[in-house]
Amino acid sequence: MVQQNTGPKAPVKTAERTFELVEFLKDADGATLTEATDALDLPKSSVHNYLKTLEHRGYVVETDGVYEVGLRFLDLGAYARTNVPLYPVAEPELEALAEETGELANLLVEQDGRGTFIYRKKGENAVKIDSYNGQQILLHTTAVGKAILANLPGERVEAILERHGLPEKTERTITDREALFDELDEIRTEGFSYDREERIHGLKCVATPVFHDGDVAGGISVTGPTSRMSEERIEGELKQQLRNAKNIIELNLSHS
Amino acid sequence: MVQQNTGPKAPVKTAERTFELVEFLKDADGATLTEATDALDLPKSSVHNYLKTLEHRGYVVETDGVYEVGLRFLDLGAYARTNVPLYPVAEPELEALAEETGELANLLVEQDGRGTFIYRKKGENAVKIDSYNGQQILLHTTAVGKAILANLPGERVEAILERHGLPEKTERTITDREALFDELDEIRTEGFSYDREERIHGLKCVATPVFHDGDVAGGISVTGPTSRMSEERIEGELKQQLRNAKNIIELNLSHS
DNA sequence: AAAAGTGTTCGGGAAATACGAACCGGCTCA
DNA sequence: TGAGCCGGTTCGTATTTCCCGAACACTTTT
Repeated sequence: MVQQNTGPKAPVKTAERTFELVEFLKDADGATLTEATDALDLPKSSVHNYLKTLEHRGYVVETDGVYEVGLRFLDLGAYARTNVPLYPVAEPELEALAEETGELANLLVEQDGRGTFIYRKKGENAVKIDSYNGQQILLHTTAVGKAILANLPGERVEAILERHGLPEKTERTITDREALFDELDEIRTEGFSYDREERIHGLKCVATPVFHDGDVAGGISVTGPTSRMSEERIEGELKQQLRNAKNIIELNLSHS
Repeated sequence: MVQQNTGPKAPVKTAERTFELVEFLKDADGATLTEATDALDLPKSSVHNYLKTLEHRGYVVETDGVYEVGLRFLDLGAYARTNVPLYPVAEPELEALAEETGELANLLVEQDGRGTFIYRKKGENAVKIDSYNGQQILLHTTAVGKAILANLPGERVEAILERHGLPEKTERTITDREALFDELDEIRTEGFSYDREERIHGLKCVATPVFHDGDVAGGISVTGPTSRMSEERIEGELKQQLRNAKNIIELNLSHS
């Protein structure tokens, strides 16, 4: 069951290539024209035209022959985030959560089957992983992602699996459909989900979903190094702190 | 002297149309297929293909026939921001500045002649304008923008004016080339710049540039309602607070 | 039940892109 | 100093890809 990825009937190829190029620039952390030419399967001159077009609009910047993702995307991205009603309500609570726990606190929402961390706040002792706001992940690889999946209608979950599959990030990632559904059942009854080094080695998370009008609006979680994330601490303070934050967010969400 | 806008020799039109569509969705705050069709000058079926292609990749989301800018842009945008060395250094100082002043504190960088607010923090009494992170503006319309312009090499300023012109935002916006250059001279000697309702009615700003290795890396500013932004307050506390923040940022920047 | 408004599908013609070759400019190294 | 190299830019042509209108399917309105 690899990703089926049917896609649109008549995709606009040039648009796809455009985004492939930008995504490549991101993954490569900047690249020269020739590097980009090697990566995409296009002649130099074509890639050149793309890059110049994007640069002209501010979606790409060039410094000394190296092309980078431009800040114009931040305009669109931050705008997209303001459209998520959960964001303004949850932000202060996430800050508090990061402060209380000293760890990394996360807010994830689902869109199109992908998970996006729309806000992450590092506490004092937070792990120093590459955890920028806006990062996208696959739902089945994280605690928050599973918290959301567990509370989505069955057919949505099916569609998401169909679309994205269950790729493996570490050897602990859930890659089996049945295993996933079993765990989602548990999560639904317990109200909390866990990530035990399923996405990144050495990292554990606890998460809980956030509801609005009976639907999952997103999820919040706390991430820390395995060494500090003992069963006692999770069961004790962390779950309680998450519950608090969740309650406040849900309350404020229903009043907005 | 309206914008010349020469642009690339061989622009990729499909890529341009793609971004025009996304930018339209942003400006319109979401739109239906037919609305988008009316706005762009394309047949329904073409717009449909674009939208479906973008949706498939997470750059656009559709709910009940309304298309919106997708969160996937946040991934790219926030990533682009992490590439700006000024950002992590300045963020805590901006927070402090917002706290101290109670107003809106801003961090702007220039890229490709455009200004991007890569971080904005609202203080307790901050004006409630639409001031999201990532917002893009034209440099000549803001205090921070002028602070940056004043310290850019002459030919860069020329190129920027050539490219973007001096469009008017309020009746106080500087639209005259000579007037702008005169003001930039003053700013350069004084070390501070001002915006007296030149971009938005009722709003005043004070700003100062931030240097790194002798070049402008960006600028910081404080924005408030005209009523609270008296000459005394600006000359007194605000300039001092800005000077402090600027010094700390420049110090940390040189050590990184 | 008909009509109006949406979104979706289809196929042919035209235009935009892919493509390779040739050109240009800066660097390195002999 | 000059030849060669490496990267970026320009150009013209072949053809892929997109534009486009019309026809279809679906929902909602009256």
